[in-house]
Parts: sequence; C-alpha cells; structure tokens
Amino acid sequence: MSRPREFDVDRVLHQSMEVFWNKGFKATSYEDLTRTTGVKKQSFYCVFNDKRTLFLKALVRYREHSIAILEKLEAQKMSPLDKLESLRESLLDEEVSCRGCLMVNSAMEFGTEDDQVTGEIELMFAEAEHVLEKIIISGQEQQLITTRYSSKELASYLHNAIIGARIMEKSGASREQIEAVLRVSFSLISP
Amino acid sequence: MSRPREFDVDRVLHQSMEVFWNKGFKATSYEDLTRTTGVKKQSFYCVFNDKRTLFLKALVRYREHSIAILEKLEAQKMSPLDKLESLRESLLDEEVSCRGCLMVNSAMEFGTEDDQVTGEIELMFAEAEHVLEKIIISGQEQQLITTRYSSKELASYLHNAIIGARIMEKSGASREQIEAVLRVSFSLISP
DNA sequence: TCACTTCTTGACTACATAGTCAACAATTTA
DNA sequence: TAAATTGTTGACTATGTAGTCAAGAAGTGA
Repeated sequence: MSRPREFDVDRVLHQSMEVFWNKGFKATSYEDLTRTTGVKKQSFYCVFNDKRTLFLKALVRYREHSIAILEKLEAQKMSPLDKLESLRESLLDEEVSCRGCLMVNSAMEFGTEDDQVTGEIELMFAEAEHVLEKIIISGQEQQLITTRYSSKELASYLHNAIIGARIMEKSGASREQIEAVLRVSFSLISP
Repeated sequence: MSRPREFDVDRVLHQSMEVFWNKGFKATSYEDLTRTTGVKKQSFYCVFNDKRTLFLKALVRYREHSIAILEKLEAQKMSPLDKLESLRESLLDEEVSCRGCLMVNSAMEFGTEDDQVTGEIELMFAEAEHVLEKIIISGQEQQLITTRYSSKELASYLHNAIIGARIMEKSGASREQIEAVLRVSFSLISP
C-alpha cells in the first residue's frame, strides 16, 4: 500500500559502494551520492539511516561480492597452482583501476576507531585468508606447495603480499613493478 | 631587527608532522595543530604558508628522518642478515604505536591526486628500497642471500612485505600475526 | 625615548556538508 | 472518490574549518 519507492535499493547500494570505493568515506558527500545515483539525500535517510550505516552496508556488499569471486575460483576444477596464478593475474588486471581495495582503503581511513568498521574489515580479511588456505592445503596435499610453513602461515603471507600490492597501486607504482613484486612473492610457495 | 619569533620553527614542524602522522592530512585542523604546538593559526601562515605546504614540509622531514635511521643501520659493522633481522625487529616495536607509516598513510589518503605529495612518497620509497638493496647486495656477495632474484627485485619484495605489515597494524592485527607474516616474508631471502 | 618592523591575536568571512523538517506528490484500499 | 500512507523534495539549521584582516604587542636600532 501507499506510494512505492521509485528507485531500486540494491542498485543504489551498489553505486554508493562504488563512490565510497573511489573517494573514501569522509570525502564522499551526499552531493556525490546524489550525482551518481540520482537519489536525493532525504531518500537515503529513509532507506539507509545515516551515512555511516550506508557505508557499513556498502562494506558488507563489497565483502560478499569479493569473497564470492574468490570462492568461485577456489571451486573450479583446476590445479591449486593455476588457481593462485589466476588470482595473481586478476590482481594485476584490477590494479589498473587505481582504486585499491575498499577494505584496505577503509582500514587506512578508520584505523581502529570504529568497532563495526574494524569488525567488517577483519571478517573480510579472515574470509579471504580462509579461501586462500583451502587452496594452499590442497596444493600441499599434492606436493605442489611447500610444507616448510603451515597452510595458515602461507595464507597470511600471501594475503599480506596482496595487500602490499594494493598499496603500491594507490601510490602510483607501474604495472611492471607490481608484477615483479607479486611474482617474487608468489614464488615462495613452491616446495 | 624587530620582534623575534617566539617559537622554534623546527620544533613546531616536528610536532606538526606527528599530528599529521596520527590523524592524516584532511582530518588535521589548525585547532589540532595549535593544541599540540601552542602556535596560533596566523603564525603558521606566516612561517609555512598554507596547510598543504606545511604538510609537504612534514613529509620531507619524515623521509629524511626515516632514511637517516635506515642508513645508520646499513652503515653498521654487522652481517647483512643481522641488519635485516634488526630491521624486522624494529618494525615490530614500531607497530605497537598503531600509527603506521606516514608515507603509506599519505599514499592512501592522496592516491595520485597531488603531484608533489606523490613525488615525495615515491622518493621515500625509492630511497628506502635503495638502502635495502645495498644490504642485500652485500649479503649476496657473501652468499648469505639468494641470487635467484636480483638485488632490486628482492629489495622491492621486502619493501612490499613491510608496507603490508604497516597496513595490518593499522587494521588492528596482533603483534603475533604481524610477526608471523614478517618471519615468513624475510625467510624468502635465504639462498 | 621614539620610530620602525615583525610577530601575535582574536574576530571575521566564506564555504562545505551532515542531518532535519514540513509541505507536497503518488499510490493503495475501502 | 476519498482517506490513509509512504516516498520525494527543497529549504533550513547547525557545525566545523581554511584562510584573511587589522589592531595591538614586543622587540631593534638610532
């Protein structure tokens, strides 16, 4: 009953996430959000409450989206090494965009000052490492990956290298530089 | 002649750098700067021009200070491996402060939107990698460090791992987690 | 002591932006 | 068609802050 909403909440949430990803939380104004989504400020308040709540919803969406992609990769019928190789290449493609990773960006912007934001970031990181670990475990079982370190250690290690690359990208490093670093980093896992 | 300045410019610059380091560029207000240094806004304008100019001076100071520490380490009479070990430990000590690295923080805050800021960051990174490379070269000469990769590649690799650790720190990772990642990362360099 | 110069201070301007409010529009159901 | 309900809109409030200005304070040198 009553007047129906004129916009698609899901579409607006997605576009808002893109704006936050490009500009960061504080630097994003309602004017930015309105320009991108066509939705006026008060409508945001009706649906998402305040800016921070909208941002948290955007983080959740980003995490679910990113982890889904990772899990799809993990579930594919291919060698663990090829999975990691594919991941490494996808990083290089994405790097071009120069936006970095929304979670890493947010970790830098918020530090540890907002418990819910920090929680969302830690969840994302934990889930990402968990998928990495699954790939590594199967690689270790097939003697394709070193067992000098535990699967957990290697997952954390790779994750850290990836995060570093995400920073290089934001500080203007060339594709070649990032490629070189990732190549060396990923080579550690061989037996 | 005329009235002498009441504050030490160098002291104020150093304290301003600390504020920027703690809060970031945009989030730092003149109120913050005045509270920390005791110097009023207009005096800042007299000596440092605007906020961005002050920030650039703070970046230069940070870079010079950080590189000086690194070079002091490099110049010491000890094994290259011990130098790297010492560096790794000093990272862990610093991590506690939770502030990350001012250059990394600034890279994230500014992206590539300010040429002078980007230039300062790239200079810092290049200088840091150069010192790392000097240590690595001498390690390779003494067969203490792998020659599977060039000294340049290894320097970039280590630098990237360190930057990653600086991010972990800001996103609330424990000392143990950071220690584990750095341990694995540094182990790659053995022959 | 006095003129001159530079520093210091607080008030002021201009602007951006998060969040609120109340009037109005559009739709459903009785 | 009319009442009820909910979405939409633009104007409004409150606040924070970068940067400016002019008056006055505190030194210096003749």
